Amino acid sequence: MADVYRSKIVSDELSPGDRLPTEQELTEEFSTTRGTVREGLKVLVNEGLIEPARPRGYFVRRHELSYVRPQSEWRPQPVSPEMDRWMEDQTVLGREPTQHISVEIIPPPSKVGERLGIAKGDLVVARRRIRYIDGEPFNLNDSFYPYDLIKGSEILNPADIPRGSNQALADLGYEQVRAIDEVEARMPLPDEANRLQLGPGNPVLVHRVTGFTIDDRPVRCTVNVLIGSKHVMLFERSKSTKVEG
Amino acid sequence: MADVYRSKIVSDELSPGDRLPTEQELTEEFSTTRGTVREGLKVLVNEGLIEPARPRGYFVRRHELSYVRPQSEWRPQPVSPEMDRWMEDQTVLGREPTQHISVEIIPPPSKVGERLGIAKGDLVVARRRIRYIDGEPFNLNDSFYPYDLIKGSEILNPADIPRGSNQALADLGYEQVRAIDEVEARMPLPDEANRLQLGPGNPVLVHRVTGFTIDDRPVRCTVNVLIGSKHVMLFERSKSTKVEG
DNA sequence: GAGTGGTCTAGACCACGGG
DNA sequence: CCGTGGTCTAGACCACTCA
Repeated sequence: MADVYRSKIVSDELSPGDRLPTEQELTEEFSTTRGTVREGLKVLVNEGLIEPARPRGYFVRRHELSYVRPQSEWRPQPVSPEMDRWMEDQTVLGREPTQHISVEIIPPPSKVGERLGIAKGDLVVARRRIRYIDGEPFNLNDSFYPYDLIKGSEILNPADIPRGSNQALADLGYEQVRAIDEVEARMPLPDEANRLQLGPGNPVLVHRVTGFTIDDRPVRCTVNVLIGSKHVMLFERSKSTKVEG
Repeated sequence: MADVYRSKIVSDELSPGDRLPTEQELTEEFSTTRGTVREGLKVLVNEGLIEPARPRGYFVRRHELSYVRPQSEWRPQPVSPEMDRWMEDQTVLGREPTQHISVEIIPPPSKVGERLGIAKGDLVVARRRIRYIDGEPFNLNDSFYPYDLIKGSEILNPADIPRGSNQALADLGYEQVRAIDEVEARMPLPDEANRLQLGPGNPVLVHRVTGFTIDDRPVRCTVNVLIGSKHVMLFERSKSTKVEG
């Protein structure tokens, strides 16, 4: 069952947005029982090919990708003609972004603690953002700072910082001059799945940025969790690029 | 059931490599039927938290991440002390890499066709590589070239090109001086899942590179498909970096 | 061979949401 | 309201692999 419909989908015989037959109908089509059909459907759901929309049935998934450019902070990059062609109407442009910010003071998640070099028992400030596009969760953006660094500063305030939190950090004497980016793909953790309202078959793209001051002290670790089916990270490089001075 | 064991896993009460009780035992523990237990287990499998290893039972998954640096071609980057600390024994170093190469001449996959600007009906050369570490599939590396560009060249030969295929392309008069990188996370396509031997709950990190000559002609499109649970892409940037001249 | 998970049958009742 | 998928029961037999 799964095989038949999987190939219908990958061969474009079924297009994104198309409805599959009901479980009833599939049960008859393959002269089997509903349980078996449901197993097959679950496979396709977990492969990210279809999604159930009760009580309307199963639908072939759409993938609306938005291009995001991670390095925009330090690298204003011109949009080249080729990129334009690919991006088409897939950009975030013209859609309504909103966000929700909250701030906590917590022991750091293990990976964050390692990157910031936090001693056991020490705390970090977690500045958590959920970003929405047209009201739908789009990505998570959690920034972590050593607590003693930003004690009493505006970064603890769960409101937007117009000039950017990196600038705010710089104003405290911790300007970041270098960053390490890590990118990985995985299934969302339970907490992430909740915040992003993700069902099965929806991996996330995790982009972790650690920022360092001129004396190589890590002062910020940002964890971006991007819904895989909605983001493409984009960057450009050229042979003439000079790196590390 | 899924909830109970999920939190045991995320709270480290169960560690990577630990065995779960058998379906039998879980059925008794939750006084339910095997079908119900199996549904719960399947959820955890698809969340990437556990994996079945018949007939030994279900095990909490291990994630052995190797750091890969996509820009290494043009950006020899020093390994900084912080990175060393994170990488620990997770590097590919010391493990045995092998690869299998095959070459086809085909109509381009749609995304590749767009990026290379291939006209309808025209063909591309697909140079496909599967890379293994210690005998296990590690990633896919498929490079596509417009067929008329490299007709008769050594790139068509399904063997390793010691000086690199980019150099071979340069020798044909198509040196690449600029590239666009796209990174996304998704579930593997059926074909990719086969080649990489991926079960459910295993997303991939797709890294697509399009290379351009000095007159901005796209001459190569490489699609790297990395097993999510085995790779972290790593890059560095510094504020002084000059980009685009 | 023994024990594991993989697949299947044939029912039942519940939960949700659109018309 | 009614049709959809979501959950559950209580069985059965098969397939694989390790010791």
